[in-house]
Amino acid sequence: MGKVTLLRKKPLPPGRPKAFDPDKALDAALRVFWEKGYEGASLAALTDAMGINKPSLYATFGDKAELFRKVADHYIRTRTGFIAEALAEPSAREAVKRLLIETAEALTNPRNPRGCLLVQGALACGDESDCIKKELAMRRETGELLLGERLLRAQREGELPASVDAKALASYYMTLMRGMSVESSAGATRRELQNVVELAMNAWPS
Amino acid sequence: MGKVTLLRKKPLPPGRPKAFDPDKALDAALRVFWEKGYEGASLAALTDAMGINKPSLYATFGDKAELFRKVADHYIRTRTGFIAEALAEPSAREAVKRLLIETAEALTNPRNPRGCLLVQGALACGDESDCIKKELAMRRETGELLLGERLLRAQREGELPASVDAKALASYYMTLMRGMSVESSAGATRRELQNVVELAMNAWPS
DNA sequence: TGATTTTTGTACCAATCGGTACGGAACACA
DNA sequence: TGTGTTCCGTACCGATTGGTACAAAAATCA
Repeated sequence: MGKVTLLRKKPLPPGRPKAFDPDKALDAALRVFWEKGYEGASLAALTDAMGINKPSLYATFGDKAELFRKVADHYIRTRTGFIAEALAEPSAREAVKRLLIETAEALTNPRNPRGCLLVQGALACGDESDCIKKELAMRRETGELLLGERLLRAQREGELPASVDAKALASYYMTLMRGMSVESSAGATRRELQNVVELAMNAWPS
Repeated sequence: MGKVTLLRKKPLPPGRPKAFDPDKALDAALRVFWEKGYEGASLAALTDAMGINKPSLYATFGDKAELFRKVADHYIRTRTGFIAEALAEPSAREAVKRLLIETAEALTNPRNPRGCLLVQGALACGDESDCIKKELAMRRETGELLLGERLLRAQREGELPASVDAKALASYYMTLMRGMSVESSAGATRRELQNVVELAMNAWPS
């Protein structure tokens, strides 16, 4: 009879165990980058919020740029789920309206920093942060592609006239969402953003 | 007969004359802040672009924050004149359309950095730059007030129905302009911004 | 218990940050 | 030719930046 190796969920590697939860630390780092942007977030502020010291940070997450990338992944994974949910609405018009409304809610969620990490994380920065800036632009574009696909589908299904430019319509709503992010970062209230959403929906092709 | 003192345009103060043109230097500083934002612009990059050294900078413009304020004034004075011009159109609808179109042009002017200084100058930053962030938000708001006044006038003149919320409409278009600024900063073409403008005008109250 | 492996805290690194002291250079005026 | 005044260039300041070396600590395994 061979020895039976129990499958343990966590094989518990040898060596001293971590004294912190990497996921909690990542979320703490997210808040700092969210509030201060990539350049404005110093390692001191990060380690302070994460409750760890620099060697632990580097061993677990890599350097500042790698940490930011992991934070951006974490942000998309945990804070932007409402986008795909909204786009799953049966009607494209309702999908877009719900997308905008929930964006207004997310941008003014009192439990989170103001604005959108993907917009204000690195909009203008020094040369050495240029790669982060480009990365955020690419990540923002995937959202626009998602919306564009949804509108093309609406066109195939006949909800949207074939005469409208679906890509341009997606670009329009995404541009508005980024403007809402700027407003929110400057302190706009949920009510103000909701008013903007209502007016923006008037541009929906009839 | 008393001695006649000639009124000279420039009294030529005593002491060694400046070896640079403060206005040219201010414009060079503007480009740096415009591209890199307030925090991303180091004094080294600024003095390098301005062609002067730090003591001259401090003697002429004050510290970094004061320099940025003077740069913001310079920006508004020399780069945002089209706003008041557009709003002077006799028809409010034409005024807004022209405002958006010329914004798209200004944001993609190849002779200037991308985006809007008032948006990307300090959208998210470290604590010590928070006052700059608030200042930019206030400066942006004056533009919104200008547009709001123009729309209220249109309401008084009967061009805009009394039922619409003029402030909210101004907020909507300003939000869109800020979104356009973000897009432009990420490399959007003039054509793409023009498409957005066209769709945005569909939201004009009928 | 001892050997191995990994994490932790401290203390440090060179580079850069924003900002300034100071001596000499360049002008107007006498 | 002074003399007063302003500006320029260098060289420097303390603080902070992102990033690391190193040894003690804490766990597993034998």
